[in-house]
Amino acid sequence: MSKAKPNPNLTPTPAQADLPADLPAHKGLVVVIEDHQEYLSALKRLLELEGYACEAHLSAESFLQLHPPEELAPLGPCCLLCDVKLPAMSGLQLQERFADLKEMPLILMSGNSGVHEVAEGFRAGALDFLLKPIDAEVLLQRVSQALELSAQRQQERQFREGLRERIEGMSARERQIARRVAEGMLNREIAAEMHIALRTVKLHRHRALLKLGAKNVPELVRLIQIEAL
Amino acid sequence: MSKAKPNPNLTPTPAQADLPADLPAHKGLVVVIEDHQEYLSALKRLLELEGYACEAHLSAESFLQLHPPEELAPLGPCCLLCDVKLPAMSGLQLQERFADLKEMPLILMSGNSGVHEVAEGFRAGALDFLLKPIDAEVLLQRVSQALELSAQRQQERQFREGLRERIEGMSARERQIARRVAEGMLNREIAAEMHIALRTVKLHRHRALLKLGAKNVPELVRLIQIEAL
DNA sequence: AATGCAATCACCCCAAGGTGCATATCTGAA
DNA sequence: TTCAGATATGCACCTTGGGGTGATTGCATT
Repeated sequence: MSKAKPNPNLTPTPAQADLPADLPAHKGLVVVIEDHQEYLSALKRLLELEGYACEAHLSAESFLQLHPPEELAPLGPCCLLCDVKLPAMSGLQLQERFADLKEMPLILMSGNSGVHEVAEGFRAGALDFLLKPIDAEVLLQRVSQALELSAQRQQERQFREGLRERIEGMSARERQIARRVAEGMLNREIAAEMHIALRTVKLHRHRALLKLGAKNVPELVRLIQIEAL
Repeated sequence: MSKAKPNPNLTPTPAQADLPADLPAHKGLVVVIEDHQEYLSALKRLLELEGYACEAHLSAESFLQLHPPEELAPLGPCCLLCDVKLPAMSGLQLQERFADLKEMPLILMSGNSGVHEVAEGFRAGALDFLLKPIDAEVLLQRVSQALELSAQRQQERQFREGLRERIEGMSARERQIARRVAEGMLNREIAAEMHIALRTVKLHRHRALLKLGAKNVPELVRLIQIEAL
């Protein structure tokens, strides 16, 4: 499913010697959407000079086409750098599409936005709203920050996904008992509440620990805690 | 230290019959800072009509004078509603003073701000930036949201303070052993690592549970977890 | 029908946790 | 000095957790 070559024509990828060449990006991927061809190119050059992978688009549609629904393979930290004023679909609209996709922070740009647009951008959850002319230092600082956020959220999600998998690998009984154990109930109490023999509780408890990969009860407590959000 | 009458002259307080009159505010306190007397009064009326307590100031200095350093007694949810353009000290500068005071969210207002100011306001951590003319519905919605945030953060902090107190009420040994227990170590292992008899570990462990108010190990794990941020 | 898995339970054993009782040292506060 | 609290330890007893062996039942897939 996932592309072996993530950026076939847009990103030459510096191809540093000490890292495998097919890694998506060394310092992260920046998706830039900007309808001015020249400015777009300039941004791309700047970002690539800094060691970022950069995917350039002239429109939001072009971007959505490459990353269709929300099946963005989480291949390393990435962020959106996007002009607010775009043909057909604005940056704000784009943000709505990815509202749930917190792993791809949005940085908005604009040269002639009104105060309302700026406020709207922030309310919509943009990490920042850069006003043209944009200072290169500031831009890079924000991008770096956005990628850091992205990496952090991806890591978080991946952990949760792994945890979720482990939990779904448990049987219903095991889940019930694991929850009660994490709540501090004694085996005896659990057995009474569930009308089950003590030995059975112990068995499920044991398997729950195994399947969750928890070496002891405190670890199980932490996992269940995290799972419960 | 804390004032028995929180709003002596500024807030008449609706004095509803079903609640003690000396409560700070039923729905929360909104501190408004606005240099236009008329607008300030209008805001105050609006907010009080909605059941909020309202403290009105014509300048940031006036506000800081009433709430000197950061000794804001956390008497219920409160937020700042503040014009960006103020004599002497702007809303943004004010925000810097209270950057650590997350329990008092800031809503900025302005009628003639530029895009840069709006962006700066958001970057500074303002919850929102309302542009005049301000719609009453929108304002009340934001205030409600801000107070909810404030209440949540205060509750969180109070819990942490209580927890901190309990932890500081423990002896050094008790803390060390509680931490190790929460990490999943066995009494025997703890005893070995600390060059202590097993019996001693059990004692400290017991007292730790007592002083933390934890009924069982999972509860202790959660408390230690929270304490560790 | 056969196989596999989840769930259930009994009996037994050992390890670990929880407590009461008794004792002892050390340090800082009254 | 005396007293309180922290720290430390030993002994004994009971509870609880962990795990092995073996067996049964029900459901679903093969």
